[in-house]
Amino acid sequence: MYSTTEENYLKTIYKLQIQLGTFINTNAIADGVNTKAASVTDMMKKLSEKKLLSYEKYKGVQLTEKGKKVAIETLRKHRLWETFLHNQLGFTWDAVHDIAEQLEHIQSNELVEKLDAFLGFPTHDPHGDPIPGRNGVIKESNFILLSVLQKGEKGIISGVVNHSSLFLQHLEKNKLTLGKTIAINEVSSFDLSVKAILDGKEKIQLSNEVVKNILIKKLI
Amino acid sequence: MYSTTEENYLKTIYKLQIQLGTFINTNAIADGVNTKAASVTDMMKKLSEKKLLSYEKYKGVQLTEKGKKVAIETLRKHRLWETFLHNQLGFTWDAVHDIAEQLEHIQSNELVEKLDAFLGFPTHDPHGDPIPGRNGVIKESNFILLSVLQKGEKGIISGVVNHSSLFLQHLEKNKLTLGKTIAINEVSSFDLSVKAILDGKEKIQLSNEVVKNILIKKLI
DNA sequence: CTAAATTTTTAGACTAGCCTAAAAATATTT
DNA sequence: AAATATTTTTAGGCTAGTCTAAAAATTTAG
Repeated sequence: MYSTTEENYLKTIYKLQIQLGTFINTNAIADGVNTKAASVTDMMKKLSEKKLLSYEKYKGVQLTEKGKKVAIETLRKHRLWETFLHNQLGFTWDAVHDIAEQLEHIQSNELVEKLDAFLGFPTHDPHGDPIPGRNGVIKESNFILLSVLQKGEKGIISGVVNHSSLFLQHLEKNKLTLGKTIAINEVSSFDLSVKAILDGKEKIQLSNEVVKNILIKKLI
Repeated sequence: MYSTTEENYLKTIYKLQIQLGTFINTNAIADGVNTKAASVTDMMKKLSEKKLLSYEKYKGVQLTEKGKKVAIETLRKHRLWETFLHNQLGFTWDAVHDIAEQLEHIQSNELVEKLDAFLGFPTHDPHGDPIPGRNGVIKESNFILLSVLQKGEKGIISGVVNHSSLFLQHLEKNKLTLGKTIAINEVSSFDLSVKAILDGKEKIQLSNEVVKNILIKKLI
């Protein structure tokens, strides 16, 4: 139906729209799809003609319902494939993204639905990001930043803010993986670093840079 | 490394080389990749420059070792994905081909190896075709045509000659799937149709058109 | 509120892959 | 062996997607 390139533009614009609000400017898109502003302008005209977004010269773009639907479907496929790669094939947290980036463009509705069922209808991918349902609904999670936890509180690692390989590899190396429990022992008032207990046993120390990029489900 | 299009050309030429022998002519390739002869000539020049095949004007082409390697790798990926789609996701025999045609071009060696392990290192795909090993070796199977079986002999369904959806759907509908046992009761000397017993219980009747397109492993 | 800086768009050109129509080479008939 | 038919190649052109450089619009600064 839509080319790999078109899907990538739509997905990128969708993500920017969530991050930044309404109108998305050319440079931000160029950055997101790794191309030049001139190429973006060309593509905006094309996608606009296809009614996937509304585009006004020099004003920026906004996805139409139709465009949003395609974007969310692509995001759904991406996150289902990430889940497959991590949960079934045993890829590490940081390795799944690049491969899912390719797999998300495979065309077959039947494949998506069968994959979803095979994985047990997961609600979140290996980075804790919510997986849109077949209907396109995204159940936003109530995860909070680990950095807002106070001394004595605890939570379950449920996602990340920073998705870079570097950060994900750091977490993996320190066994800070999805589902682990973290209990805060002490927050340094000097550098905001945190002393904590991982899974009830191991003493760990986390920099503020780390704790402000981990999402947790708070335990009461 | 190589584009989807290049991989498709190489895979097609490889298959033709097995079927027809050495030099493959332009029209046969055009037919295989669903394009026109003029486009094939263009691509042959390109692949020849990349040392993936040797091409002599008006004489036809032949894969180099390098080209053969790429072709076999693509075939390996195709058949592994077909196995995944059938065995894990429950796609029917005839539905797997088109999707595998897309999946075979996903680039990631790690993915291929992990998929192979996940599937338990299968030796044959859902159509009974052998899956090339990581080393590129294809273990040719000793399957024989069901049509050569005599009255009183039996075998296990292990593959097909005709890969068309129409034929595969016909088999599926008649429960003639991989692994089933067929015992020959009688071969008509009029139309070469066959009366047989399926899996030791069900009486079936098969036309010659069907039996000469089914591969079996003969039981003694 | 004008001048400078930035962003965006236009213009023109490139590559991969494909096409049609015509020309050239090869194969087949008579 | 000449005539005809078939196959293959060349020539020129198309689309999707990209790029650079220059022009136009918008935003920011003084």
